[in-house]
Amino acid sequence: MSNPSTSGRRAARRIGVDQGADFEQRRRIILREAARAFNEKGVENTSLDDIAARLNVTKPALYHYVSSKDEFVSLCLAQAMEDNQRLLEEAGQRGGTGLEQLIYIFERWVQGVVSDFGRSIVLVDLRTLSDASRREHRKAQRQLLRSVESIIQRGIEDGSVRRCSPAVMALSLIGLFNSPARWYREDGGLSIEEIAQELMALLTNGVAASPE
Amino acid sequence: MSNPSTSGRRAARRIGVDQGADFEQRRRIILREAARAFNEKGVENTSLDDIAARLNVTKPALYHYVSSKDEFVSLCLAQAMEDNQRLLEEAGQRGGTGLEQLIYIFERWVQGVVSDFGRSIVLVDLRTLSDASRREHRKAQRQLLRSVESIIQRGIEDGSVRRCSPAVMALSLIGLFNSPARWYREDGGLSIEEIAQELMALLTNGVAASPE
DNA sequence: AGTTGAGTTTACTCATGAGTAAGGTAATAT
DNA sequence: ATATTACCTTACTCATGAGTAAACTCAACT
Repeated sequence: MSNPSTSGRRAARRIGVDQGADFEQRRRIILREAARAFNEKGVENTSLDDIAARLNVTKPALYHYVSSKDEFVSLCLAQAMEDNQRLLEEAGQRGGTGLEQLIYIFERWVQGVVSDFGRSIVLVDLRTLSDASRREHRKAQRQLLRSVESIIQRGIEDGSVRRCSPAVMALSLIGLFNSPARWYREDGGLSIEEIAQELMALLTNGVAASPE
Repeated sequence: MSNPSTSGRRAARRIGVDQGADFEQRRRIILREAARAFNEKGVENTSLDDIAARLNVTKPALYHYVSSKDEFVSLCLAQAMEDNQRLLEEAGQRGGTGLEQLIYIFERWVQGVVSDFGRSIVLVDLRTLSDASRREHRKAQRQLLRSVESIIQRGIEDGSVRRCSPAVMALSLIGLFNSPARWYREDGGLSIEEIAQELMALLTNGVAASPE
């Protein structure tokens, strides 16, 4: 009967207080919830009031952690871009043929792209960003694209990848491996592993049956 | 000096009046311009005032042709979905192996997806639609998906397509062939034909160099 | 010349949502 | 116990954009 959350006195509503999280951890909790909201309803259809409600606080509380809606969005994107850049670096350090590196990258890409932050790269409309944030994000995106292109180029040179336009192929592969972000559901009938496997097969061999 | 558009009297500003277009044609002009605006800036960042300004009229004029912003969006999407459905029907009637039908469809898909209405299917966020419109569009989308799945299934059965999950592969191929809508630019260095060719090669054979 | 009506304009209403001001609350340090 | 401070709330401001009301224009028919 003296449970603080059910007593007459209003319960304290502090973000992450039950987890004993410090400022940075609480900020992280907030960003992750924002990313989820953006992914579900789109940035423009998600008000800061919505995000606050999901965290069981009110809007002004959020401004202790993030200075604007634009920052919410760009922090989510930045988080995911960092993960992808790290992945690209790892692949570069491992060595192997171009094709092996592509396989290494895109196997993991599928995992990332269905995570909260990863999804936001695909689902968040960049046109909702401020000019400054958009420029910054596009720059990071272009870097990533160049890395994939150069891996394809290396693959062509070492004979593991067939002749193609690295520019078109890089864009296409990213489009292909981003697509699960749009349709994968945890409660659906398909596992991520299964999806990844199908995509990897498409990447290497296409859909045509191999000639006998 | 007596040019009506430069005289002191305000020039008549009627949509498509110079083309002598009738009501349906004018409606079409308006929808196409709306689609372009949506594709450039996103639905939520495009006000009806923006669309009106592009057509050199004022917002209320638009309401003679379309009853709400939601209708603007769903008419654009419906137009593109009809085109795609027609394409799928054509493919079905042509016969041939499953793989041949996939090739027929996706070669043309690339063309469609970089057109004004085609792009909108990819670039317009469905979450901005009203519940009713979204339901309707999702239904059409699901039908399309089922058609692609069944063609893949047929391809597996006739031996032209290798074993795979038709459900995953259909979603993936649509994601792959939709991707040019996001990055193709008329003024860029890449022609649509070149892009289509690369994508078709990826579709059939993947990126791995064929074994000697 | 006058009437009609489709098509358009100006001038609004109204809802929503980002961001702020100022005051309240509770954990920690003193 | 009291003071401090970080955190949070209530109660706003203000801009934007969808949609409407009512008046205006002009081509076509009479």
